[in-house]
Amino acid sequence: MKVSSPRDATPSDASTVSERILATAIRLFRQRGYHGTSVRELASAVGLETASLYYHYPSKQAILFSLFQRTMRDLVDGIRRAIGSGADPVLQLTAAVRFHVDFHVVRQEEAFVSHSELRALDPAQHQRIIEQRDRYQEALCDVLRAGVAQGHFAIDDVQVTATAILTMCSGVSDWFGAHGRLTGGQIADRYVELVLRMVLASRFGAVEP
Amino acid sequence: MKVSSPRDATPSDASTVSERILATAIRLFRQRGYHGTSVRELASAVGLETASLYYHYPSKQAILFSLFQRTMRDLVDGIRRAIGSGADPVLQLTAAVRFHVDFHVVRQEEAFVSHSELRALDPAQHQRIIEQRDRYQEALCDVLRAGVAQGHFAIDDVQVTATAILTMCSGVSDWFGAHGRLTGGQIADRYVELVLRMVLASRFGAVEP
DNA sequence: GGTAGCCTAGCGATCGATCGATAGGCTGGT
DNA sequence: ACCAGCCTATCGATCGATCGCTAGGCTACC
Repeated sequence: MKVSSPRDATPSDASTVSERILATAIRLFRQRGYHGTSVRELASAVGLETASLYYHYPSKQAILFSLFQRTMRDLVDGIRRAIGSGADPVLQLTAAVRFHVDFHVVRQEEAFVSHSELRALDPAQHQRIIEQRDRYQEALCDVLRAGVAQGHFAIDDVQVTATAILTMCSGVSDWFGAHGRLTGGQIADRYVELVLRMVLASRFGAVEP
Repeated sequence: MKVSSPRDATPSDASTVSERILATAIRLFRQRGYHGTSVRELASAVGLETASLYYHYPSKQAILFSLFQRTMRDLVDGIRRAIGSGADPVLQLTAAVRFHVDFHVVRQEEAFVSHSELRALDPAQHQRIIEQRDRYQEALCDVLRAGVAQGHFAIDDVQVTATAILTMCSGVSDWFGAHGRLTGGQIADRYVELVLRMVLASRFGAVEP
């Protein structure tokens, strides 16, 4: 037997070959895009021959979808946990924005790919990912609506505001690290501030995190 | 002699073949991406044979760059005109945001492509486009700084705020038309409101456009 | 001795790009 | 009035390279 506990179902420990393929695919798809990356490039970057990729994944498309699924699962799980941790809509929104920004900093490359390569997914798989994304956004809408109902937020259009917030925060994965001036935590602080200004009915009490 | 006035230098009137190629490229690049679109598909969609494309453009890459140049030129021109039309930073920011959102609604497809296919540009051309994009953002930063100096705006970090604003508004080209609930003008109104809330030192006087 | 994991070799299809040819139009010389 | 000469805009055919993918064999470990 090995060093640690068994852990039957999914290993998920660290660098299995499948995971190294996925991690490398994220890096290459980020740089060159899905259609701009060949399976030869991917295999070579992993340290395998082309044919060996097909032992681990049935197709190039399956690699892309696998990448999307993992990212979307962690996003949906994360925002639900963030929202669940808050006692009122203001704290829930704060936690949600902080999670969202943090995710797009820490897992920058896969977050970027999961946005930019949506159209490269097969229609059926595209549909499944869109549904998860909609659930994600709906979770944020719920918080905004609750905040409006309790008088904390003043929002003209919850849908548009939620879209605007998520778009703004997701954009962090486009540029973070380009200037390197701020840490992920500092970025998150500033974005929380901006979002609260957008929605709070009263400004007071919003400035300090 | 012909019907109308001469107009020597550039025709620029309407659908020359080059312009039809560009317009079709925008549509296809938007749908499938640059690397996901073959020159055969593009030529076929225009109504030409593959070889005929190469009479009008020296390469597939040149079509992409041509598309970027036109979009970025109109963006930079537009925001400068918008800012020039405002008497104070609040009006300047309002005009700039309205222009930016309107552009990403009216010229949705090329705005989308000009963001998503940046990495498909050759390094030298990529550099030129990035410089224009930086000038664009810098124009917005100037307005924000002026507004802070005159006491209209309260902004922690002008760079981050400018990036957040532009990212948020550019996102309109991702989703506008998907639900069809609102017109472009209504979207612009709501985004102006959100942006002003983000930056105004005092909320009063910001609600009405 | 079975099988997990990787390899070599190569498949048919498609890629971006180029070739020579051609139809039609305009211009200037005779 | 005619035509030589050139230009514009397109075509069918094809180039070498690369694409995603697979068949089948080798090796090392259970």
